[in-house]
Amino acid sequence: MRHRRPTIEDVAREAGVSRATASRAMNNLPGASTATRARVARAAGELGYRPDPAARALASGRRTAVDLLVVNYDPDLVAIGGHPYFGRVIAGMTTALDGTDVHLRVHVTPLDRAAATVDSVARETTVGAVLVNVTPDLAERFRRLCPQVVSLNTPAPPVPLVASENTAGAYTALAHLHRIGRRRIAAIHGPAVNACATSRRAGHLGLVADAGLPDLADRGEFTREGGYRAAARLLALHPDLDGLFVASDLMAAGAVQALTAAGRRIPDDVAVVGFDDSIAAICSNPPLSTMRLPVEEMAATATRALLDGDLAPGWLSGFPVGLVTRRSTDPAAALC
Amino acid sequence: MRHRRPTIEDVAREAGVSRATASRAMNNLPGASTATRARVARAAGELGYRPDPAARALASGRRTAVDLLVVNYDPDLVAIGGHPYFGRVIAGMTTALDGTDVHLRVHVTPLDRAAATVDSVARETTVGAVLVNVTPDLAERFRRLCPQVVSLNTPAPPVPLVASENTAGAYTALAHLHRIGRRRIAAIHGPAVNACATSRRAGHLGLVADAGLPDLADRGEFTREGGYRAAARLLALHPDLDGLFVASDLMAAGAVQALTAAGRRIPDDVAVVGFDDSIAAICSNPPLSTMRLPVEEMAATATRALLDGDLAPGWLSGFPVGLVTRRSTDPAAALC
DNA sequence: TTGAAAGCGCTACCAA
DNA sequence: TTGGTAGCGCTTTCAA
Repeated sequence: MRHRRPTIEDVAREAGVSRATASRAMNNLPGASTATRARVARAAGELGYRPDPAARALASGRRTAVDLLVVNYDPDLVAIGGHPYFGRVIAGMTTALDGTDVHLRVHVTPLDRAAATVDSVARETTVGAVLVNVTPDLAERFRRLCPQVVSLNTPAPPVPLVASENTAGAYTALAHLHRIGRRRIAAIHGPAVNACATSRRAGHLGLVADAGLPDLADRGEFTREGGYRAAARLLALHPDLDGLFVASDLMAAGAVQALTAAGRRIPDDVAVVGFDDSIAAICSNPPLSTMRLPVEEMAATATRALLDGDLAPGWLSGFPVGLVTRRSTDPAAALC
Repeated sequence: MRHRRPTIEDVAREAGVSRATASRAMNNLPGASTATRARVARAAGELGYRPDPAARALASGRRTAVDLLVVNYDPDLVAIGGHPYFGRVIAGMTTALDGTDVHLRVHVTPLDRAAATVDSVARETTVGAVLVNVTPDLAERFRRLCPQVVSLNTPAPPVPLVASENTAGAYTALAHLHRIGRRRIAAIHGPAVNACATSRRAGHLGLVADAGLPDLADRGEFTREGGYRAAARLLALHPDLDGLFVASDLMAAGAVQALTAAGRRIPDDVAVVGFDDSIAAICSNPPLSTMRLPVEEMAATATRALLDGDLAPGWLSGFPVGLVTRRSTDPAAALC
């Protein structure tokens, strides 16, 4: 027969103490003699006692979960699995949660069921939630149900936001290409509907204006294929291209493949700068110079804000992005 | 002043019904008139009522969380963020959880605190846990505390296991190189302590024996740098190398960089096969032929086993890995 | 240092 | 279709 899972009552009985004492002993709170603690610990061990988290949370009033909600736009792409940000967001969040007894819950939802997921997560969250890839309207919907929420890199005023300085970052990337002497610089941007893409595009236009360069640009989804195709098109239109800014490393990896396939040497013929400093940047060949997006730090900041509970509508935290130089713009850069 | 968070009691009062009726109405259980449901819903909306998950779990007895526990070996590497498996594991688990009301909790721990984390997760888990990168002794420790547990790709008998057929996969990869005419084939393996690495090494030795090839091999950590350095060493020792099997895509991307830096054309001079079919494979230049590891399916299977509760000591589920051919072995492969 | 007992907020049973 | 109420397993006063 299957035994009922042991409760603290069982432990207390086995140890010959009261429930209260057993609780104190196991949570090493003051008010239990050393001998008692030992007896309780032994009893718990023998019975294989595991406290019920729900009962504990209910009785203590401690809230113990931060939620991460990610909208997965392209199920075919297994976007989450392939998404270079995703793991970094979790790494940052777990860092911030380290040492607390707060857990991280992860929710992934396809776009067509995002509204329902927003509702259920907002209802069930305790400490609060971090939103990734959630559209502004849904983010606001979440905030109305539960104000303890932060959007990561997707502005959705007045939803609290942690964002990288994409416009400045793109400007820096292009200025780098300009500084190393490139004058026929093109850009590959992300989808027009994406806020990050739009900001990076603005940075590009900024340098185009300041340096008096032609505005050579194409677009792609934030995928390798998108980058490959856009690079191929740009090359066909502007064969004398000598610099390329690509608004994501994944696209940049594709662009590098297209450039190589077209016989261009990198960086000698065309210098390339990506964006994100994701795993795609170091797996590319040559490795990509890129703008480092401090995803872990951003996610940690968002999480800490939730833990501190100091989020108000309009709350904002911006992060600078810095240039990382590798072989795709610097022939002298070390490969290892 | 701050109001106390509204409880179901408040909703019931506001709607002029009993707590029981309010509960039935909001959980759309039978036994509440349409009119009552509407009144309750309105009251809940007005008060901004969000049910307390802990109280609900305690009262209903429903257990609602699956845990994912990952040991992060190299904090400097931000291994989780850069770990190509990690996102895919989560993608697979969320797929399996889709449609249930079970949540996914994620725990990441450095190796030096892994034991403590194992204890706390095992104590708090409800449905069960999936273990990634957890050493056999710790996995077994977990199982003794909580038998509802599956190890992913790390054998730790008698802990239930979901694993890929690494030995067969490596053999297939090497057979592919042999079939396309390569005879000076070398291998780059992972760390000797890693079970996957050991199995893949066995596959390599299998083909070496069957095809009568020399056993050319080196090792590296499962990192880009490890692959780069190992390839450079192999090239120095065996300049006539014409095929290379690399036990992970991340290492393979590094190896490709080293080969290119040494002036070798891929695949013309050296054909390369990686392992995993991770994002590293498609970001490499040229893109890598590789053994597809069905991480999502494996994670989903592990999760379903937990949900079904049919795990017994020694439980095992094996997954075949299949060859994916790309430009690093096939000059005719499409790039886009 | 200990025990008794009052809840935590909710669900689910039973009776009306 | 409703309301009353007994718990779920634990923490945390308050007294002893």
